[in-house]
Formats: sequence, structure tokens, C-alpha cells
Amino acid sequence: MKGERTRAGILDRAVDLASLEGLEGLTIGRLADDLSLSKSGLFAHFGSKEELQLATIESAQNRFVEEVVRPALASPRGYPRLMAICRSWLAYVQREVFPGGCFFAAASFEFDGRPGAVRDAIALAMDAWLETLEKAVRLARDEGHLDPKVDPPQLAFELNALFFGANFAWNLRHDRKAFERAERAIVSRLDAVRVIPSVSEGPGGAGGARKDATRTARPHRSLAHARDDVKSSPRARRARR
Amino acid sequence: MKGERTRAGILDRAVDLASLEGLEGLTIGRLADDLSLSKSGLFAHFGSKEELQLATIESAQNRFVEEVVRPALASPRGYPRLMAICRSWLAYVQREVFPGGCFFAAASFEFDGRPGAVRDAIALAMDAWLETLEKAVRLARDEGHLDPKVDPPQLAFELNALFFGANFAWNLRHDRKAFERAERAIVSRLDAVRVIPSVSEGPGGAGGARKDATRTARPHRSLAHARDDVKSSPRARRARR
DNA sequence: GGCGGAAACGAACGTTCGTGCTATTATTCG
DNA sequence: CGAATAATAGCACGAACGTTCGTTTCCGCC
Repeated sequence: MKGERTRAGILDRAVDLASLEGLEGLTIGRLADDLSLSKSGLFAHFGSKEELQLATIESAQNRFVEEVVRPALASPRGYPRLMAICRSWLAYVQREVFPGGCFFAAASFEFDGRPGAVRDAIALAMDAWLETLEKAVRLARDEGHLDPKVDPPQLAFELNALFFGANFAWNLRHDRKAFERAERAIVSRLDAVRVIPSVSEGPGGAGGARKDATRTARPHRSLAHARDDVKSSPRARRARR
Repeated sequence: MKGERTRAGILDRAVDLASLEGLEGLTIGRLADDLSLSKSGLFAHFGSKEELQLATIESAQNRFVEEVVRPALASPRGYPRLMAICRSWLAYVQREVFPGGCFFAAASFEFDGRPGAVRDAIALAMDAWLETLEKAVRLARDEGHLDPKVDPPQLAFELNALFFGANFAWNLRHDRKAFERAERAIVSRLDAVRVIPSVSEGPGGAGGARKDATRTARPHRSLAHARDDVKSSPRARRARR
């Protein structure tokens, strides 16, 4: 159907707009003008503003998964993938996948004070994201790359907090050091619980965590290079008005 | 003058409302109804919505300083004061000094995408707050309580990020572990750079950082007790509708 | 106790909000 | 190609938005 394509186009723009003006600031008239549609024609696709907001959240989530989570899943599970997710997140804000910074950070702080379906949807999306983070941590731990005593929800909480901090420093304060600050914090936090497998071990014992594993710091690739790794997607280019 | 008192009352309520609905969601009609004032009567105090928003930010900042910063300044400078500030911040969200969570976190994420005087005012307020944090870190370092290699802006960035993370987890996700998670992260981050003065040193050398100072972890009071320390202010009690 | 100015009010302005209808195009398909 | 269906436009609605203006009420002071 053609309607599907139109709807997708509407949501694409809605996501961008909402990341700038907020989900409540997103207005049907403004959105319609922006796309050279009539208010009523656009409206017919959703039936209510709340439905539009919910669809916008879903669309944003798809974009987020596509741009942040999926690419990182290419990395081998364990520490590399966890690191890849962190890199991916910082790069995602940096190349402005959403023109107004992280859509979900903004939405979270916008709707944390009011009840309703929209807020629930945002909370659900954030739960999914934190679950992804947690899983990456758990995997890294169970793979023996992190200290077995590591607490996945706790670490996910801290990483997510640092993401928010970077998003804040970058978008509000235009702090050019935002990303390297976040990078430093992440790397040193992870290094503190990292386990480097001892060389004296045979290749057979690659299963769970080992108590006798030596833990050391070692040089790592700088996150600064992540910028070059991730090609600017067509979406990201278009989004930079 | 009577006008002054009215204006203060308006702003008091405006701050509460804005922390829930956002600074843009804050509406003159709603605010007037809430206070049993006429729209025009209320409006006359400010002359424009933007002026109202700016005044609201200023009022929120006063409340913040009074409830978070000032009490912490009672602690002796250095590590204790730095810790007191962190405690104070977490307690401030916990006892709902603003009913919708941290006013400035919400405002930061709401306005980080649009230009204008309001955004500038928020950025200025956040700069002041981060400066306060930085200063506390610097003081602790120069007092010899923290590793001299500690980077104040970096540490302030990380602490602030953890505050945001706690605010998020508490307000959006109703995560009861939000504060203990933030506490754990803060304490362990600070412990990692903490310096415990060696007992073998005379009382005269209390100046700068010492290279030979022993750095250890030691038991510390749990942040959980902070709740009992800070008496619930009249404001905080009233704010809980 | 009355006077003057500050403070609050009530009504209305023009816009824009979200949301219904009805009509008119486009698109799909037999 | 024409009929059926989907998609969009046009128009109108009541409510709420920020703002203006003229009037009325209240407070403080000589």
C-alpha cells in the first residue's frame, strides 16, 4: 500500500522533530506543514495524538536498534561486544542519528513525571535497552572476560548513566570533551573489572569464569577511533538539516 | 510590597509544576487556575511567558542551592564535603524537593535542542552546578584527600552523570535500588582515588598532596543513612501534594 | 479617612491545538 | 477500463494557548 510508505515517512520526520522539540512539543499541524500534508490527512493515519506519539516511539526504537545495537552485535560476544555497544552508543550521539540528541534520554526525562501510555512505552523501551546492556555485561562475565563478582544491573546502570552524562554535556553544553570524558570513564570502569586470560591456560578451558585468572590493565584501542569505524549512514546525513 | 509575596508564591508553584510537566508544558492558564488567580493578573507579574520561565529557573536554582549545596557546605572542606554534596544530591531527589525529580536534569534534556534565552539560562545554571562539583573535587585533591593526579572536570562529569542516572532510574523506572546503585558507584569511584593520610606524619604538613601518602580503602558510612540526616524541610513536605 | 498607585480582574484578541466530519482525489484490482 | 477501496484534502468545531486592554479592587501612607 502507499499509505504504509507515507506513514513511514511521517514517522521518520516525527522522530527527528520529537528529538528536538520533545514528544509533547511535537505537533500535528507543524508536522503536516513540514511534510506538505494536510493536518487531517496526516491525522487519519493515527487517529489520535497519543497514537502518533506511540508510533513515533516505536519508530525511534527501530532506528536505535538498527543504528546502535545491531552493528555492535557483529562483535564477538563477551568483552569485545560490550565495548562495541558502548562505542556504538557514543558514536550514535556524535553522528546525530537523532538531530536533537538521544531520543530516549530526552523522552525519559520529559515523561518521567506523568502517567499514561506514552510514558509506559518509553519505560518499556528503556527497560529493553538496559536489558541489552545487562545481557552484554552478563555475557562478558560468563565468558570469563570480566570479574565473576561483577553485578550486571549495577554495571549497566553506571554505563547508562555515563551515556546520559555524555549526551547532556554534548547537547546542552556543547562540551567538545564530552565523548572523551565518557570514554575515559567507561574504559577505566571496565578495566577495573576486566580479566585477561592467563597465557598458561590451554585452549580447552574457554568455558566459564576462572578464579585464578590474572587481572591486569593493558593498552586498548581508543574510543576516539570509533568515529572512523562507523560510516555516516544516509539517515544520519539527511538528519543534519 | 504585596506583589513580591504573590510573585514568590507563583514561582514556588511554577517550579513544582515545571518539574512535572516541563518548562514548556508549564502554562499560564493552568498555573493561574492552580493558584486561584486570573490569567491576566498572573501574567502582569512577568510580561511574557519567557520571562516567567526565566524567573522559574531562577527560583528553582535558589531552592536547589538552599536544599543541596548550602547544607553540604557545613561539612569540612575536602573529602567530607565532596561526599556530603553527593549525599545531599541523592537525598534531594529522594525526598522530592521537586515533585517531578531534579528540575535541572529535566530542563536540560528538554531545552538542549532549542536556542534561546531559556536554554542559555539552564546551561548557565548547570555550569554553576558543575563548577561547584569541580571545586569540591579540587579542594579535596588540594587538601590531600584525593590522588593529586585526579582530574576535577572529569570526576565532576562522572559524578553528575551518576546523579542523572539515579534520577532517571528513580523517576521513570521507579527502581527502588536507584539510590543504592548510585551510592555504590560513587563510593567506589571515590575510594579508588582516595588518599588516607599516613599516621606517621606530623600535624604540620597538612598542606598539599603528598606523594608518599598511603592509599587504602576503609569502611565508610553508607549513603543510605543520608536520609535520616537531612530533615524533611517544610517545602519538601508541602511539595508532596 | 480619603487619595494614589499597585495589584488583580474580566473580557476579548488572534492563533494554534487536537479532533471530527464530508468530499475528492489516487490507487488497486477484477 | 471501470468499479471498489484506500488515501488525502477541506472545512469546522471547541478548547486552550499567550497576550492586550480597560476597569475595578485593594493596600499603604499622609
